[in-house]
Amino acid sequence: MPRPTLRPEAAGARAQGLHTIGDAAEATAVSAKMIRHYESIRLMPTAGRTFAGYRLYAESDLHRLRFIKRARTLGFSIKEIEQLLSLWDDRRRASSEVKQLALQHARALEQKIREMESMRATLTDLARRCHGDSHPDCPILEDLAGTGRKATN
Amino acid sequence: MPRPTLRPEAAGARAQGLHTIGDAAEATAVSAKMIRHYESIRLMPTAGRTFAGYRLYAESDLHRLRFIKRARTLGFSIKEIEQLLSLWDDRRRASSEVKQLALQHARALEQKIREMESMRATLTDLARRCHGDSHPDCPILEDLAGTGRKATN
DNA sequence: GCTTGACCCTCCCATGATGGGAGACATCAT
DNA sequence: ATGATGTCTCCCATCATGGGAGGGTCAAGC
Repeated sequence: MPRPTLRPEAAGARAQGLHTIGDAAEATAVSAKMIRHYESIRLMPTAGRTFAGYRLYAESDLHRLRFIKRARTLGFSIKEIEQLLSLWDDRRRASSEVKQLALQHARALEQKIREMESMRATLTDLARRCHGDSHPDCPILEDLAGTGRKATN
Repeated sequence: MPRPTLRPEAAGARAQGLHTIGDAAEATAVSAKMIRHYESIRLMPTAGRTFAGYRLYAESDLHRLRFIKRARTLGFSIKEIEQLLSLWDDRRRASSEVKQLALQHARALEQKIREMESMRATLTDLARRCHGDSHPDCPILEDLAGTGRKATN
């Protein structure tokens, strides 16, 4: 259910322990821009408003924002966070689904790490073999152009 | 200088050793879509055309596309590739600039790898401590919600 | 010749997460 | 009352890539 419009001014709202979007942003390290965005994609519930149309946030909203922030920091996508939040909202659910999501994401990270590690190894190998002086010969360009010995990756 | 329109039909063009965009895509593993895109952002020169407007590619164009492809595979951004290509086009230039670019990119990769490795470690640690059965308790959700012991990351 | 299927063309839209900025209104402190 | 913030909505940009619509072109088979 959409929440009712609350007290007319921000001052009154704050007296009720509610926060404006700026306060919420500071308290959760999620930018006001992103808070609005999360509401627009329904990751956050429709925020209550003052008479003037300012969004208002309660502590539970801040919790949710911190949850999202932490999950983003761990690299979860918005879609994955939607799932995590729904599991969080319904604590009766088994933890196996959460574990599944976490391990799946960890495996995805591992995969990306391996790819990037391979790139890094190739690059440092090529750079090591590149004089880096005024010589025009450069194994790096030769590799990119397909005309030189391949890097050891 | 923009290249002149060449022979009227694709058949004639092929007889001159030229390739249509589909051929070029297959030969370089760069999609036709991306080849057009690279032309639009001037990473590739304006392609010659048949009378009917079909783009035509010579071997040197395929070389350039393969160079781009390889550099993308190594994770270079388009802007970095622009620089690499200009260094490649002007072989008289010192190789130190190329080496600089490569090492700089390798460092950026290292940084990202470290970040992702940290995420992965946190996740596997949390998952290890999560029963993953029908219990509702879940260290993963507790971490995200900020209500549990922190993961060892 | 005519049809058919495989090309190719341009133009627009979408992704995912985030930021920037304009123009207008609200609130707050002086 | 006035000026400095704060907030509102709406639009645009990023980066690399793909999808698709609507329409023209080419080659092969009949």
